[in-house]
Amino acid sequence: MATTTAAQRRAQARVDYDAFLAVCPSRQLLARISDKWVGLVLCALGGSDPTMHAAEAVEGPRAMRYSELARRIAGVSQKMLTQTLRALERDGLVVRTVTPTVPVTVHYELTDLGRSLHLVMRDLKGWAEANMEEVFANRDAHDARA
Amino acid sequence: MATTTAAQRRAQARVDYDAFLAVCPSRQLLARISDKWVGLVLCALGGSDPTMHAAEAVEGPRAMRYSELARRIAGVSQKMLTQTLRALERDGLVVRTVTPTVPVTVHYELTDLGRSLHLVMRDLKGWAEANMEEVFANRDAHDARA
DNA sequence: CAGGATCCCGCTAGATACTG
DNA sequence: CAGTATCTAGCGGGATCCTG
Repeated sequence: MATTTAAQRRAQARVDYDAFLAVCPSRQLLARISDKWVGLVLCALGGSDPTMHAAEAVEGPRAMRYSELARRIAGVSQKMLTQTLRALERDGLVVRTVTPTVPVTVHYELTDLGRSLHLVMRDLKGWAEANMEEVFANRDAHDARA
Repeated sequence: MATTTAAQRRAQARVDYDAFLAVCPSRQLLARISDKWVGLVLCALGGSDPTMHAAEAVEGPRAMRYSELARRIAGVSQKMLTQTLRALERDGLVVRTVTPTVPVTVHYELTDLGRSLHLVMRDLKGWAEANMEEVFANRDAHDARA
């Protein structure tokens, strides 16, 4: 095949790239944290509604059912929600509790580790809320000059 | 058309979804921060090498040239690097300085706003480094039971 | 040297339908 | 209720070529 060379070069490049990433495990953690939905799930289970960033410290971490989470986050597909929850469970950030009632009941809850991460995320969210206006002002100013 | 109904429902759903996202600007900030390369660029310009998370506090924020950044991050394509830098500049997180020498010289540097974000990111990175082992242990244990 | 333009692949997220 | 399975489109992101 004529494209073999190109394909192989690509594959090799890919391997090198992945290897580079693999040497620094913090990248993987960063990737996990940076996930689009992880932050939202964390906020939901942590008791801070991302859409209501005013009085969020009132309610502490709590267990939530699957459908509760789905409603709270509102915009996530059940596929992504399940996927995110599974990943978080795998990393020991949430616990999944199945209660074998007639229609099965499943609860999700933050672990201690998950709660500690939630605190850090809160700070990040705090920064975002505090500096939102400035960022948007900069953005508008920049776009206006374009 | 027979599919109009379905298509319209989709379009409407899409609008609702976007509207929901739009009402909470913190989501947009979160998205910006969650970007794959933003964190790395921030770390690079902030003086903390993501691959060397041990003694990072020694060097403070500094200006870097485009090619310097490209080498430091090593794995980013110039497209993504440029794209990321432009986005950060737009949001007022970095400043881009062009020095019209014979081969043009361009420096990138954190703004005050960028530095403040960098501090928060550092905490996040700190959490990741501190809890990496526990997360990976959980992950292995979970995979083992599978 | 810094970056714009273009092409194109792969993966991921979302929609839909089915199950225990 | 709480998922699983499958299909597909869209786009993130890389390679390549070109410019000032």
